Amino acid sequence: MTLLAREDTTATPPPQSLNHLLAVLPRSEFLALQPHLVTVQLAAKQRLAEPNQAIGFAYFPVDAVVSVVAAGEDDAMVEVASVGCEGMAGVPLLFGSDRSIGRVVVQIAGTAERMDAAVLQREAARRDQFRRLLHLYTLGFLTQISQSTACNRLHPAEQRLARWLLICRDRVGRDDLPITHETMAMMLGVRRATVTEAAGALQRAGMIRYRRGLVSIVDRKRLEAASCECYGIVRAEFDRLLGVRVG
Amino acid sequence: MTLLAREDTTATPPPQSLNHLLAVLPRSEFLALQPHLVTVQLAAKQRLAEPNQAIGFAYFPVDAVVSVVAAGEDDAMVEVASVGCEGMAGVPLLFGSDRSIGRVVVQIAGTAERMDAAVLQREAARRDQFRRLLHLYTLGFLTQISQSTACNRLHPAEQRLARWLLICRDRVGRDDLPITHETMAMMLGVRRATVTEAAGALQRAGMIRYRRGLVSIVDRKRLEAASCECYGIVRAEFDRLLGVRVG
DNA sequence: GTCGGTCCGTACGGTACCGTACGTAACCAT
DNA sequence: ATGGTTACGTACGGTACCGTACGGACCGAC
Repeated sequence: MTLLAREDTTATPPPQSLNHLLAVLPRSEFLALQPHLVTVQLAAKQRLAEPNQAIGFAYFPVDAVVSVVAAGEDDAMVEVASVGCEGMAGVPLLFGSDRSIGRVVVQIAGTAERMDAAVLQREAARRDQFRRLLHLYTLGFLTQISQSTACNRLHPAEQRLARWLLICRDRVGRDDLPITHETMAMMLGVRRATVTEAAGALQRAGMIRYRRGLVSIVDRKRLEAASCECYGIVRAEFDRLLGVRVG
Repeated sequence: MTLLAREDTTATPPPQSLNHLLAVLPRSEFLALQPHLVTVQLAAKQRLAEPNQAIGFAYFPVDAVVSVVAAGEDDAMVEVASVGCEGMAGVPLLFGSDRSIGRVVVQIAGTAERMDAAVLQREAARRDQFRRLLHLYTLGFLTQISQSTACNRLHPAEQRLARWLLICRDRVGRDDLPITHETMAMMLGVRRATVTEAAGALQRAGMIRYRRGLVSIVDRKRLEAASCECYGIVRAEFDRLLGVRVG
């Protein structure tokens, strides 16, 4: 059972877009939105939005992964949520704001569908299924952030690293993640050296392998067991809300 | 400047409700909603919702404070967000879900306006200003959770305690908070003993005073300086969104 | 090939916590 | 008054990190 009723049985996922939110839209609404979508290539470390600054576009990642991060006073950053093919970057647009809450950074380069911010607001207001879908995604987004709040307080770095890798893997749909220890450290809010130690432990245990900027998941099941329960909780909630099984 | 346009200049805050969301509603919409509001007394430690369980009611606190907490596997709980007179408990109702994300617990006993979950959904759907207001609140709620995610990772217990006390004070509008170290420890996700030490330091510095279940803020300005910047960031965002100056 | 830059391994002292535990003081019901 | 209960103070060893730092390995540019 999922909250997403598919009254429109002609909702064949259009092959040209693999973002799940767009894919499960009724075909009629997708076709109406299509002219406003631009396929763009996102480069790693590219910034899509800054805190308190205007949001120019909403992004529906296809095989890219972007992170919403909260920036501390200095260069400290912590990931608040990550967005991949299951969602959209630009949630505040849905609620009458045109300003980003956090910084939005591309973690894994790839493609995304881009929509102008004002157009998104207009289309979300006028198209019921589109709005309903984005609202369901908002719930998942909330769940994700809430869980991260607790996770950051309660769970050790190694478990959180395992969780982060699994989430990332689900988003890109591949076992190879082009990502450095440095980047993971920022996302987890720990030292780079702490990531090296945690990743080393996971590698010695045979769950992952890595070399210079590339992490590969080799034993997904055991990595899942090594992660905290936060991973499963958020995944189950997304599944309940959108009926999307990623990965 | 605030995002909340008050086109209806007859929006006199009705004296019978001091919840800010209800207070800034246009008078016509407030009067329409009033029959569906029940003033209830909330007792400390009372649970208003459980994770993944149906939400029976939305609550608009007046002088009560409730917390949304994420419950870990055992009895570990961490506060994700707190809700007082500036907001509403039951945000998921706005997005097509009838299930709570976290556990919702009353921290400071007091009164609240209660509205049936299904009625809230119906009224939010049909009344533009009400829905718009709740959406703006959702943005503040998101900001709050995001900041907590970073805060939990980056800031030491003493700063977080100062922040928590300030938030709580703003919500209840009094300097005396009936709260125990034990409770604060759960909210902050630390040991009770850690709170005792942090609170002791704040007391020795003359910012707060406390005795057996009652914390009093005696020097708000300096307590603010002792807290992390998260306090100011969230407060400023609420101010921008809703133009509400609490406390 | 080699050079500069990026990335990872490791180390060392420091610290902010943790789990646990026990004592004392305040309050509550009887 | 008295006993039970709840709340706060404090202590002690342990640990998971921190900041910093340095060296080596890899890699692309030239």
